[in-house]
Amino acid sequence: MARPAAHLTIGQLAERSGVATSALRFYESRGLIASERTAGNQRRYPQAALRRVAFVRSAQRVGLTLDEIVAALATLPEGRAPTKGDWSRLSRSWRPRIEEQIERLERLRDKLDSCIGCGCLSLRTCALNNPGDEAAARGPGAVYLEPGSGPAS
Amino acid sequence: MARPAAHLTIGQLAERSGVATSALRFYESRGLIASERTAGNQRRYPQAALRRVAFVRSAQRVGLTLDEIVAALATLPEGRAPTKGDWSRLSRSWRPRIEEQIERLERLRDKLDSCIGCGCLSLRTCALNNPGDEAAARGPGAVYLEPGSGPAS
DNA sequence: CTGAGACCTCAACCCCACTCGAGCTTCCCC
DNA sequence: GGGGAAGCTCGAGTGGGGTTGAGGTCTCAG
Repeated sequence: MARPAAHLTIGQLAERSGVATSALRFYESRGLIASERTAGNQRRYPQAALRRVAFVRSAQRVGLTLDEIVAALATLPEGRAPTKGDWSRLSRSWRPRIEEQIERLERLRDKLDSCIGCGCLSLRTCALNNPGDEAAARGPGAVYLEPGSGPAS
Repeated sequence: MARPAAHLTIGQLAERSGVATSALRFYESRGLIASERTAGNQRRYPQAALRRVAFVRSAQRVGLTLDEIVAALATLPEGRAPTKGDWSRLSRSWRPRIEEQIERLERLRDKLDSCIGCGCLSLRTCALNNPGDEAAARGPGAVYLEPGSGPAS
């Protein structure tokens, strides 16, 4: 608690969070994270930024857009540093969303058998094409689940 | 069988497939669907196009990019009209992919409890941030999972 | 035969989440 | 105090998947 929030440079934050500096600047421009500046105009981040960045990445994995994440972060208490409980509350709210995604995929998987197998594929009444939930599915658009490119091995 | 492939206008195809005419032209430019032209240069689609469009949309829901879908379609027999079996074969190949996505989401869901709850969120060793499966998660990039928010009923 | 509505092309634009590069400044270790 | 790495801003570019609009043509019911 006495620890006076050691400040990280953007490079350090990038290394520790695994997020490129360009992305961090981008996040800052979008209001996802904040920094202070040195006399020479360089960014300095508090340790807490690390957690914030981690939250952002996790939220993206759930499929939230940056705008949605900004909105979620806006519900954090202003004055004090967020507690584990705060973070936990936010991320718990993702659960239904994740489960919904899972259910959707399960339905899709099951329909692949029943629909494509049965030949109804071309009918607009087919649940596969015409997901039913589509109308309700307003939303952010792309869900980036592992943007890809991890050949890594 | 005698039915001589009634030709659909692009508007009819759009209406019956639920895909905008602009998207259909776009698909055609990408080689996903094909059309014949009238003397006046308007597109006319065979009934089979309906099934093809349906396939494309379904494939997108699974997370394939248009390029991947083109590649998949290229494995269809050239001379004859694809049979149910052909479509079925293609779509069956999506199953592992769908199941992988489901597993990923399940892991994410479970980690939300264990990781965010435990406060390790900010550590790069945390499985939530540092997905671990990232390498395995090669893929198309964006996975369009019903953009979200489906109260539906 | 006429005219409204559907269709044509092509280029430009949209969104999302970043990345890259140029040109310049600051930091900090030796 | 010198120099090289790291940081700065700003604008442009990327890729995926389309949409929009201008300007013109075709189709087909009446």
